[in-house]
Amino acid sequence: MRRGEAVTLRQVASHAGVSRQTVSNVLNAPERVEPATLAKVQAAIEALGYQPSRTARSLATRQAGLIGYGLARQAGHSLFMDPFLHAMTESIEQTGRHVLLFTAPPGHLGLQTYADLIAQRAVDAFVVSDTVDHDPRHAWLAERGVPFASFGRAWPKDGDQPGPWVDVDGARACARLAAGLHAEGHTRIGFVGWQAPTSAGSDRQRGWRAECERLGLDEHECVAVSAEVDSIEGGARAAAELLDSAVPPTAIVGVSDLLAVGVLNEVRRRGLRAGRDIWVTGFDDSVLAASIGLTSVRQPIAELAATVVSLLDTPYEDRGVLLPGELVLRGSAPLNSGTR
Amino acid sequence: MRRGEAVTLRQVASHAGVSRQTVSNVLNAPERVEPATLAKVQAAIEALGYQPSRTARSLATRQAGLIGYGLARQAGHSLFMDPFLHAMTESIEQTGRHVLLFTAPPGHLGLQTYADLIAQRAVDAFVVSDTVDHDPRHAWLAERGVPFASFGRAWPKDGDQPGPWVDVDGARACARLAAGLHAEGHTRIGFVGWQAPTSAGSDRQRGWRAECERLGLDEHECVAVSAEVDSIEGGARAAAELLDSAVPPTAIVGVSDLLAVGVLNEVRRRGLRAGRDIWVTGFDDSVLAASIGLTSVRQPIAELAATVVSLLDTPYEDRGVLLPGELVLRGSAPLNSGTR
DNA sequence: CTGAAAGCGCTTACAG
DNA sequence: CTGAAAGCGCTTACAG
Repeated sequence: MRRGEAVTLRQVASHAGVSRQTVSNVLNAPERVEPATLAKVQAAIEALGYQPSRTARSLATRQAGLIGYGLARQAGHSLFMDPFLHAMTESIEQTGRHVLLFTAPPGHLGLQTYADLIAQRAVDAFVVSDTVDHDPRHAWLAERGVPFASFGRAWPKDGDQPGPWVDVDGARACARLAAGLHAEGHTRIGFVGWQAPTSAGSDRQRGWRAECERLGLDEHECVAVSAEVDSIEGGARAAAELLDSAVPPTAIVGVSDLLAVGVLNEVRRRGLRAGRDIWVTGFDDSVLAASIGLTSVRQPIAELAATVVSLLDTPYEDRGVLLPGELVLRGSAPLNSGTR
Repeated sequence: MRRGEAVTLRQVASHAGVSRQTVSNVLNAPERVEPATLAKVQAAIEALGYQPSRTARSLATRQAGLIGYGLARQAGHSLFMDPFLHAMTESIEQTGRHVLLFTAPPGHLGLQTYADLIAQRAVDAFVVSDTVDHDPRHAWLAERGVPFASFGRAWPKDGDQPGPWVDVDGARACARLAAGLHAEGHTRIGFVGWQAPTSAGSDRQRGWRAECERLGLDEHECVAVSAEVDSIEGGARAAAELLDSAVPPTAIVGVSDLLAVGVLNEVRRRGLRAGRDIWVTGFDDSVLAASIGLTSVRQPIAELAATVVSLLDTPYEDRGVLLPGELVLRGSAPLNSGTR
């Protein structure tokens, strides 16, 4: 099996003393070949270590056996996206296909690359993620009849989400956080968000905002600040801004664990105690949250990945799956475990 | 360009009024086609939005146009591996190819998957990373004549590193850290490592150890502890073990930023000041290090990625490139900037 | 410089 | 149930 010595179907056929079609049949329709022939051919396949050529098969079946996935430019999500990518790759492998990776040029969502990949018939479908508000990719793909499934919604302006998607209900999770904090007596609940217009970020912020309104909290006492940089330091500066205001919050909901760790640092730097003086929550339940005692929201990564992949093979229709996030309570915000 | 309506070379040929070979020539050997014909065909290509089918081309050229990359199971590296994957994907794209992702089953390095991918001729080569001590993949691939390049060395028992590789000189970086700490008066320099036998981890530890010996430091005062878990919490526990010993270190070199952040936490928890009472260093210069003031070692990610990709196209020989890590000094260990 | 031929390694109806 | 034929969409020598 040295390079260039690949075994072909033809060799298997002559080794087994049958025609090439018969070999192809034992591979693709074994039920229609006689047991004796089947065994004979399988023995030959085994003996030669034969595996069909992916490209030859692809050319004949018009299936690339590859799912395109675009890596987002931003480094911010990586704490979460990395495990997701791993889980998604596994799910796709289970369907006998593989992931083809590509990147988007800076500042773009990479529509041109999607177009090229389709024109070259290099992939059968796409998994799109790292969606932004009014993300144009979904409509673009849907219009062209290109199969895809999205992790994350595009929140298109006209209200219709094109194509199948799966998402975590970030709005609901943040609303639960706000409600839980309120139940513990907090009425001044701040929010530290991302500056970038990610759909996950605005979804989460929307949920926090809606719940504060529902609870009748003063909107001047429940303000949101965006971190200019998606880093611990950025979170710290945003927290400082919040804490320096005339009516500083007693609880801060962070849009991500990274930012929340920054909030935690700033809280400590001021001699305040997290979970006592100021309650802090994050999002993603990353390794950061677990190891620093940060209350966070766990996204069901494996289920998310499995769902997005299964959606790929779903008859093409607009279909969405909204999965709940799970509150993981820790010392930074020791909510009542009965929090709805 | 709806699905199924892909433009073929044949259509371009008839549109331009030439034969199919001529179209193929303008694509692959434009210099041997007359300017007028060239322009005519290019106009047709443009008009139809034609791009050659990847699979058809692959079948004819025996080049998949895909580089295989196996995602490591461990979540620990993700802070660093994610940016690397991004950079590598970009470098590969610049050569007109793409990355095919796969995963290794738990507890395995995925040799079977490498074998399958080769047998199916699904990839042209592999980039292997997340190497472990005595990693068997390099020799396995080299024996079969499969092109590959490795980010990280395998440290085979017989001393010969099979195949081309690029690596960061973690040993040297940690030796410089130890030397720099010693120059500042530290004689008790501890080390917090990974439990997993990653080649990067042992390389770094080896460098720290060698330098301590070279400096004539007491080996009972320079001890290494492995964190059972690759998390902040794991780093904190390892630090506690070190600090509770009879001769606690005054400086701790962490094998990664994540672990070092744990060390930092434990130091603070004990009322000690990092960079004053206890000096702490990390590795990777991740977003964590930058935002928490941790002295760390920056790996030249883009160069690493570009090099590993260029090695793929190098004539097959045993060739290694060792890149230096860059010390990034911050408050947790304010070394003299002249540190060699 | 351009075109007819063969071939890459499979699969898919379609006859026997 | 098995085999001959055509075809997937390109590229690569090779004649004209």
